[in-house]
Amino acid sequence: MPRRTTVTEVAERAGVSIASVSRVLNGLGARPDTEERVRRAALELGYVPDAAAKALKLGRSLQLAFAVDDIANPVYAQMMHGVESGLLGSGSRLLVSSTGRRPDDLVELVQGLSRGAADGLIISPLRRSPQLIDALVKAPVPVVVIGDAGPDAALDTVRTDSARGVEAAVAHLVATGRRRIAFVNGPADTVPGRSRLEGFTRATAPGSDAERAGIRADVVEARDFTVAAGEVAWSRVVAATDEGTPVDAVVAANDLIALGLARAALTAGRSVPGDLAVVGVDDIEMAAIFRPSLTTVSLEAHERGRLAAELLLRRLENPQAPVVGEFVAPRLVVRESSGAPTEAAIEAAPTPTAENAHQRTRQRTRPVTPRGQR
Amino acid sequence: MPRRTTVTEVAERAGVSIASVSRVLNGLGARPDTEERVRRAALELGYVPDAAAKALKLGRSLQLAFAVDDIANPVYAQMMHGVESGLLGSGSRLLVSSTGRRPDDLVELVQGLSRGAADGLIISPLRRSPQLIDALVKAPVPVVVIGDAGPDAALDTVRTDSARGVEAAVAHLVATGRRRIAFVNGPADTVPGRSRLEGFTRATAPGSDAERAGIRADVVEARDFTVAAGEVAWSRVVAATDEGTPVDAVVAANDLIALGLARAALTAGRSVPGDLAVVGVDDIEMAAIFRPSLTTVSLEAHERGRLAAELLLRRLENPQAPVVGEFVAPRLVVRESSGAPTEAAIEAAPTPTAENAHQRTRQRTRPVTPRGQR
DNA sequence: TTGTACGCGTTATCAT
DNA sequence: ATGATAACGCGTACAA
Repeated sequence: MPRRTTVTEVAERAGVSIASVSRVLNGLGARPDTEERVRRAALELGYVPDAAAKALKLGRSLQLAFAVDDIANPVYAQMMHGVESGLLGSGSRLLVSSTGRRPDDLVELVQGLSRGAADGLIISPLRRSPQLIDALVKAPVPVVVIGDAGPDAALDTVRTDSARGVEAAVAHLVATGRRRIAFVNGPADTVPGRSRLEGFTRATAPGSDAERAGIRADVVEARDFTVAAGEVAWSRVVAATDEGTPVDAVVAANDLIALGLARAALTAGRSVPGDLAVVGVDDIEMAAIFRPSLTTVSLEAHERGRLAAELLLRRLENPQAPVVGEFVAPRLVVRESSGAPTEAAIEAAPTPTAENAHQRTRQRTRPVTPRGQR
Repeated sequence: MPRRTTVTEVAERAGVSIASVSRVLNGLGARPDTEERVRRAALELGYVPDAAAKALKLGRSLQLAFAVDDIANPVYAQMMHGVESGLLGSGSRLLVSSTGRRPDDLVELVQGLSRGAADGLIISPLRRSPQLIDALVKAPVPVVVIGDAGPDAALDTVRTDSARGVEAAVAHLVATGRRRIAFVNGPADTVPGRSRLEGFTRATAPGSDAERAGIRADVVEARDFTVAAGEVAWSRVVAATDEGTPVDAVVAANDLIALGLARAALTAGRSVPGDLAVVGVDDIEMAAIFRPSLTTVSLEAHERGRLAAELLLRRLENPQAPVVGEFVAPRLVVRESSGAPTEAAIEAAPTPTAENAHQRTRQRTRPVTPRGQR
C-alpha cells in the first residue's frame, strides 16, 4: 500500500514547478519537452490526483449518487440501470448507496453525500419523513426524487401512479371472474405501501366495480417487500380463506412478495392460476421467467431512472431551471399467473400439464379478455 | 438549492472563532454558553461540514467502496449484503460502484476511488488484467479482492474454488444417471468463466469418472452471465442435441443463465428435470423460488462479502498486517431441477403434475442419492 | 511558456 | 476556554 504521491513530488522529479505539472496533467499547453518530462515523472511515481483536494478546489467531485433502500431489490437495480443510461456521457461516475440495512439516519447520508461527496443526488426513498424532505430541499446540490416527494416540495420529481396500477390489477382480476381478492401489502408506513394500499382500497370500495360485482376484499400486510415475506404472507392469506368464500386471487404490493407467495401457494399444492390468481407490481425480470409467468403492473423503473438522470443533468446545467415533475404511467402486463389467456400461456404449454389443465377449467366459467403480451 | 454554509459563517453568527465552531461540532469541550450559541447558529444556518474539505484535512473520507461489474446481478447484491454485515459498526459509509455498464477504464475507477474518495476498497472483478492488479496493488488505501487476484499479488483476498464446485455439479449429474452434459459458460475471458470452464473440463476429461462412465460433454458459451443470455443459449444446447445422444443435463456457469435456460427449455416443452437436469452456480434467492427449484453450487457470496469486510477493517486498523488469503468452500445445494429426490420435491408436489410425473419416470431408471436440502 | 502565491473549508496546533 | 493561524493537495490568476 504505497504512500500517496503529490504534485510536489512529481514537480521535483520532473524539475519543473507544480503549476506546470498541473497544466500538463490537465491538458493545457506546455512546451513538448516539459510535457514529456512531467508525464514520465507522473507515470514513474504512479501519480494520481487526490480526489478530495481536487473536489475542494473545483467545487465538484465529478460523482453523482443514487440512493435507494436496498439495491438488492431488482426493481431498484433496474432503476439504477435506467439512471446509468441517462447519465451516459455525463462524465461523472455514479455511486450507489443502499441505505436500508444500516439504521443510521438517511438524513445524515443525504447531507454527507451532498456536501462534497457528490455533485447531485437521485433518491427513491422507501419512507418519507418531513426531516428527509427538508434535507433534500436544503441540499446544496441538485436532488431528483423518484417517487412522491410530498405536496409542496420544490424538488424535481419522477412519479408514477402505483395506486392506479393496483386498480388496473384488481379490474383485471374482476374481469376474469375472480371472487375474493386479497391484497398483500408491504409495510404500510412506506411510500409505495401507502399508495398501493390506497389503490386497492379505492378499487374495492363501496360503489366500485369490484364491490358491485360482489367481490370480497381482504388486506394482509407482509413484513417487508421481499420474497421471504411473501412466502410467510401466504399463511395469512390462507387464514382468510377459512372464512367463507375462498381467496382466489392475490394482488401483491410488489413482484418479490408475489413470487414468494406464489411459490408458497404452489408448494402447498394450490395451482396458480387455477386455484389462485397472482398479480405483482414492478415487472422485474423474474416475473417473466417464473412459472407460471407473473402478471404484474410495470411501473417502468428503468424509464423512471432514465428520466431522473435526465432531470438531474438538466438541473446541473442550469440550476435556475423551473422545477419539473415527470410522470410515467403504470402498465398492466398480463401473463400466465392471472389465468387470462395470453400468447405466452399458449407458447408455454404445447402439451397439457396439470397446471394449465386447471387453468382451462376455470377459464371456461369466466369471461375471457384476450390480451397478447410478454 | 441553497448555498453551502461554511464554518466561517457559523462563527460569525455565533460571535465566536471558527476554531470554537469546529471544537463544539466535533464534541470537544467548550463553555456551555459558547456551545449553545454555536449549536444554534449551525442549526439555523443548516450547516453541514464539507466532505471534501474534511477528507482533505483528515486524510480519510469515512467512506468505503464496493466495486463489482453489475450490482443488478443478485449474487453481487448478496455479496454486498455480506459486506454490509461485516462493516456494521465500522463508522464508515459503504458506496457501491457498478462498473460494467460503462466502458471507461476500471483502472481509472480504482484510482479515483482510492485517492480521496474512499478509505478502502472491496472489489470483485469480472475480468482481470495486469493493469488492474497493478492499480490495486499500488492503491494508496487497503484493497481486498473477492476472487482470484493472480498468483503473486500482495493483496488480501477472499477466494472460493468454483472449479471444484462445477466438478461437484458434474459428479452429481453423473451419479444420478445423466448421459450427456452440456456446460453453458459465460464469457470465457472472465475470471469466473475461466475457472468454471476449467472445472467442467477437468470433470469430463479423459480419465475422469464422467469419462469412464461414458458421459458425453459439450461446451456452449453464452453472451454473458444473464437470464437473457441463458434463454438464448438454450437453442445452442438444442443444436448439440441433434447429433446422436440427446443432452439430458446442463450445468450453467451461474444461476441467471441456468434460470433463463430452464425457462426456455420448459417453454419449448421439455420437462425439467425429466428430460433435462439443470444445475446452476451461485445459489441466488430465485434458485429456491423457481419451479422446479434449482440445484446449484453455492459459492457463499454473502460469507465471502462478510469476510472481505473483515479483512478490510483489519488492514485499515493495521496496514502492516501480513497479507491474508481467506478461502470459502463451494457447496452443492441439491434441489428439484437435477431430478435427485429431495425433501423439497416431495413438499412441492403433493399432487402429481405433468412435471414430476416425468421426474419419477426417469428416476426409476437411475440410482437414487437422497439428500435432504433446501 | 513557466513559476510564485493564494484560496478552497476543514481540523489541529499553539499561543493567549 | 478561546482565538489566530498553519496545513491538507490541488488548480489557477497573475507576474515574470
